[in-house]
Amino acid sequence: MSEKDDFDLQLFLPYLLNQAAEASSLAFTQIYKDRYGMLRTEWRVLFHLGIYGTLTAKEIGERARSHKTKISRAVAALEGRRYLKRTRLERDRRVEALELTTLGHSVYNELREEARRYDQAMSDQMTPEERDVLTKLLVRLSL
Amino acid sequence: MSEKDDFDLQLFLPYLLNQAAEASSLAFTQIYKDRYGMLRTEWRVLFHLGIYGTLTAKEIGERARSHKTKISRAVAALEGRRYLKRTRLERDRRVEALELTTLGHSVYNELREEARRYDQAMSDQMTPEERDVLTKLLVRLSL
DNA sequence: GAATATTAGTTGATTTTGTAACTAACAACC
DNA sequence: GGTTGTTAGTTACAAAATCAACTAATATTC
Repeated sequence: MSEKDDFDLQLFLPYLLNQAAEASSLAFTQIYKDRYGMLRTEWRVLFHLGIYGTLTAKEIGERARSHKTKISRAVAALEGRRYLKRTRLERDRRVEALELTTLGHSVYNELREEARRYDQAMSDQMTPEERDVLTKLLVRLSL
Repeated sequence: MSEKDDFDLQLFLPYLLNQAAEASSLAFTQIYKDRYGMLRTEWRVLFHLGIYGTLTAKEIGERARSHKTKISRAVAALEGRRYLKRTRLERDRRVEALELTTLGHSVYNELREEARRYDQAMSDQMTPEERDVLTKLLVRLSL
């Protein structure tokens, strides 16, 4: 390489964001994976239902920006573990209402506390102002 | 759900980072995928070699924090397209030096300019100060 | 210097994801 | 009220990522 190349890959935002996302998810992944044998989309579905109560697969997919096949499989897996139950809607029998079982709710509660601790530990690495800027920009970039 | 749940998934950093990373990579992915038929690890390897000149598969894996099988397959694919060439090292014949061909370099140059434009467009969505804070924090979180 | 351990890189089997085609239910149109 | 179009969700197949086992070369140890 005779020509000097001043492009800094480490600072290229899509790359940097991916690296940060991957690194920052690592330890949390271990928790839901090792402790509950869940996949990424599965804990996301679990959290959506834990937080919002009852949702349809489509609604979860829209909120989480995930494809319906991913959601479908995650729902099937969570149902198999008895973490959620489905109820077909009378007014439109294509749709099913999803909600957590008691078991699913207790798993969610545990994971949510882990998530709270985890997020707190990350926030402790920065000032409150920095955390605000970070959140604001990430939300903006997510749109 | 009788109990109110105040956990905000959208603000949970690992989740938010993933959403931002995914959204911000989307359009760039289209470029290297549709225009050059490359995969994520492939453009990363291409960029590493374009920037640093000559590297071994192991070195790329360390810098990009990717597993050696991913790198191995990406290198094979890039070699197949004549974007890079390998040279076994005399001093240690397990290792091979990787470097871009002329063709690989011209593809890299094009993609690098796309990346520059892309990053600029993202930076235009924030103030220079915000961009600095964002970069600093993402680098910190990547460790 | 022969036996054992490490290391760089590849290959194959399994798991997970992505894409596209499908079914079933509903809606709109004529 | 039958044809056409749309929507929610599933299934089947292809592409890709992960993990374990492997080969070949070098290092280490006795």
